[in-house]
Amino acid sequence: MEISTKYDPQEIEGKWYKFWEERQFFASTPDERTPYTIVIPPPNVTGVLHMGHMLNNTIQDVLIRRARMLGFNALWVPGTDHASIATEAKVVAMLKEQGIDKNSLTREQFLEHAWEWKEKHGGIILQQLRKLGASCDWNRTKFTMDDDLSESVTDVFIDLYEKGKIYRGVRMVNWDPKALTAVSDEEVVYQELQSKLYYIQYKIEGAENEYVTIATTRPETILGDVAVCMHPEDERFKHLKGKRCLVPLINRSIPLIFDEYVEREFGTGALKITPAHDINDYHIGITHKLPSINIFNDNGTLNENAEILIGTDRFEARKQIVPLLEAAGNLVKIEDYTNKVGFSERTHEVIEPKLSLQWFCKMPAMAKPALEVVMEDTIRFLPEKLKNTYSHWMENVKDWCISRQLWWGHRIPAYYLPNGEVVVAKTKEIAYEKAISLYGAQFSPEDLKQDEDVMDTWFSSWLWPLSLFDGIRYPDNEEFKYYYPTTVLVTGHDIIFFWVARMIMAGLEWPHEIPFRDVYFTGMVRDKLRRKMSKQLGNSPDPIELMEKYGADGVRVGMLFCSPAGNDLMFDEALCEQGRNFSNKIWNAFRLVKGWEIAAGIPQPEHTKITIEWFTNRLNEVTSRLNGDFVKYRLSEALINIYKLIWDDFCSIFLEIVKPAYQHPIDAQSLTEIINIFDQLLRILHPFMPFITEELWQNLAARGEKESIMFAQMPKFDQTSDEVLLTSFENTLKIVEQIRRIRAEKNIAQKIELTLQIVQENGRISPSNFERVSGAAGRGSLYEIFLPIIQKLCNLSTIEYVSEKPTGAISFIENHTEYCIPLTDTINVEEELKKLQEELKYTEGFLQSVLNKLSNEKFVSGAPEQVVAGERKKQADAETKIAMLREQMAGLMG
RNA sequence: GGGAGUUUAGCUCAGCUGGUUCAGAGCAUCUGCCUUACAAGCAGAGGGUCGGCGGUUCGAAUCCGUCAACUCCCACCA
Repeated sequence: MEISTKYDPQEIEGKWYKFWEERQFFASTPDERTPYTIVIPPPNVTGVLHMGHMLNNTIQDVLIRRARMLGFNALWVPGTDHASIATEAKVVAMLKEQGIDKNSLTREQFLEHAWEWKEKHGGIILQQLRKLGASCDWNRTKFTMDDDLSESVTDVFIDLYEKGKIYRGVRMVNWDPKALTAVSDEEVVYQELQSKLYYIQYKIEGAENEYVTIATTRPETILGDVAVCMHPEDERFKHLKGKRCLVPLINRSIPLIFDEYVEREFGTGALKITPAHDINDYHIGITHKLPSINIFNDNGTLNENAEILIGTDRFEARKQIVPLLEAAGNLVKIEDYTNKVGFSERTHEVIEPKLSLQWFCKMPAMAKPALEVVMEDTIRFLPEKLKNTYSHWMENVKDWCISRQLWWGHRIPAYYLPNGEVVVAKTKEIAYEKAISLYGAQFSPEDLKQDEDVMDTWFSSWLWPLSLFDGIRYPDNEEFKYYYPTTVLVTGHDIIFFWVARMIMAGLEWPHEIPFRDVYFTGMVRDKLRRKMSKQLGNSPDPIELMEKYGADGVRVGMLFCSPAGNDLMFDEALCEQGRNFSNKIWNAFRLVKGWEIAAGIPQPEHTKITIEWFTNRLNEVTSRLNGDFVKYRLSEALINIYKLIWDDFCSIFLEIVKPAYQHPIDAQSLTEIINIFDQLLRILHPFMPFITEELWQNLAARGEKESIMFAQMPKFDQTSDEVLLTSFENTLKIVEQIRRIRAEKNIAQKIELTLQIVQENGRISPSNFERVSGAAGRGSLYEIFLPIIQKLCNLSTIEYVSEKPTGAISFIENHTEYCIPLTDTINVEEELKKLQEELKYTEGFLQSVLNKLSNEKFVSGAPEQVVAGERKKQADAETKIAMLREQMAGLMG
């Protein structure tokens, strides 16, 4: 043989991917078959592949490849997301490196740079997906800012505006002072921080030495205070009703107010009110008709309203104001305190609550039907527990802030008129016409100013399954009607609100149809120590390097070995190694089979025939179980089952039995059948390990130029398995194990041939477990067929029947039959007796527990007949075994 | 503060409608093997009161209650 004993994936993987892609094997067009559609969760256009993508896309590829082989018209649509904030931040950083300040550019100039960047770096991730083996229809690659998709976004905005579901208003929003934009509630992540609680006293106006003390974590915001608030029933403060106090350092007079919102137990029981910089204060401010003083600029520095420390950054101001307060005699004390602070998901900047004019999308009405389809399982969530999370969010959903103060994204199609009115329209021309019809021809087109803001990235992502097939602009188009609703969405559970919930709403809002039937949520990829994979920790392996080291097949297997649906997975590189080893195992099985020479005229041995029959049944059994695993998306289980079938059943048992003796030929029929089985195994494995299976499948038989395992039919599993054959075979293997155990215990080398003796007395031969219900081989003869298998697997010279157990032999009982191995060395009688004694003790104990059960009247009358019968059989078996053990012991003592 | 989930072998996890797949798998560990496809391998072995306690039942890893530990999501008491 010239084929290497090691499988080298590098060249082979590249070769086959090229083969598939060049021949357009991933492409799909509507036809008469049932579609199976997946749309990729579009990665950020400037992103690079990380472990999360690996997991996610491996799963999608497994599903889509399997569907293709099951005869569906399988389509997996790839694409990328423009990722407004992330990309804009990257472009700004890139420009900064070149010495260009974003503020020195016009919007158009900036966008030119951004597009240039996108063209250069965008799509790297799509190339990386190819390395993984992703069978996406690349002809259909979409980008959320493609013209057609952008138009869909605009259309949807206008539609919602006209339906009154989008409005513009001043609200308290989450402001990112670094990105200089508002972000949605979902884009804020809270983190616990060790901070300080500052106790500060405010002088009561018109009183000598009388103060009210408040506690705050943000002393710099006192400059924006408009009131101090206490609980109306708090005895400590009742005397202060109607009075006013002075804001420290700037001595602004503010009222003392009373509201039940205040927790009396917390801090001092007095709360400072800063409506411009705290959401709760904002609401109290509205209730009590208080003014709002905004002391921050957009970038987080203090403005003139603060009166002091103008131009200082908010965190610097916090440091500086403490000594000032102390000097002024307002600082009472400082305590350590743990609180949660909101950070921007993208820039990791501390979020500043800020009042601002933004566009919002009304959510509660849209959420209602979207909740129903999930709760009623019209859309199936896996794992199901996420339905709870989903319903909780949907029932408490708030309006969605959709405007972003950025340039990279879909610009809001709103135009402002000089008279302060706004028109929403697709183009400036249409907007102008609308303006004229509404307000008369009092302006020129130039007077219309388009809104400077763009939309939240998710406002385009939520249309992804619709806009990909152009279902927004042309809902009657053939493709949309064929592929939508998609079959399954595979995504991380972290974007259930950002994306999944909103896609469901969008589907129900426009085509009035769910966007997908199943949602498979993956967990987060963590390291062995359960830590999230992150750049900072440096605990995330580079997927490309992994694939170079273990092969894409190996890494795919490694990912899936540890991915229980919906649970986080602890990634361990050792699993990729296991995957690689598996590749090698299959490779070597192939080398073995490929090396056999056929000799004409030799008949197929009986034991080979029965072994092939057995394996065919095993294959059938496993294939049928696989189907169940896939229905439940238990990919990890499915893979492990295939792994065991190939490694244990096929390699360790099947091939070992059927392989001809060294340098001996094989009969033609057996080889054909073995190759056929190999072929079937490659098929069920292909979705998981596409490359090696294609390589071997192509080499297993002559294939045409256009043939690929990608389109080979999955083995069918409709026929029922021959249970008797399966158990008979299992019983045979138990005898094999016993002999091997004796060999290991006695340290007998594998090359030394042994003799097996079967004690034939009282009709104990050909036990009932070897019976067959049907088939040519009848009672007894089947048992005979199995003997050569035992002989081969155990390296036995002969198998013979004896009427009674000879002395000087090790024996064991299997299925009511006693087997002996005569040994040349004298056996240690004491040791054997001890072992038998232990087994006897165990069996007697077991028998006792069975008898206890059977003597329980309630059990016998209460339990189903089958269970009772089972117990009776256990009793009989145990009794027989005890009798035999006693005989053995008597023989030994002899 | 509200909610959800998890707890089974050293590790990661299966275990579906209570009972012959009931105590499992893979990895790791230990022992012996360079046996003729594969040492990235082969053969064999050890290892668990199924988190604690209580209940239902003839029978509980499985159902119920309770306690404990851990994880996640939502809310944000300054």
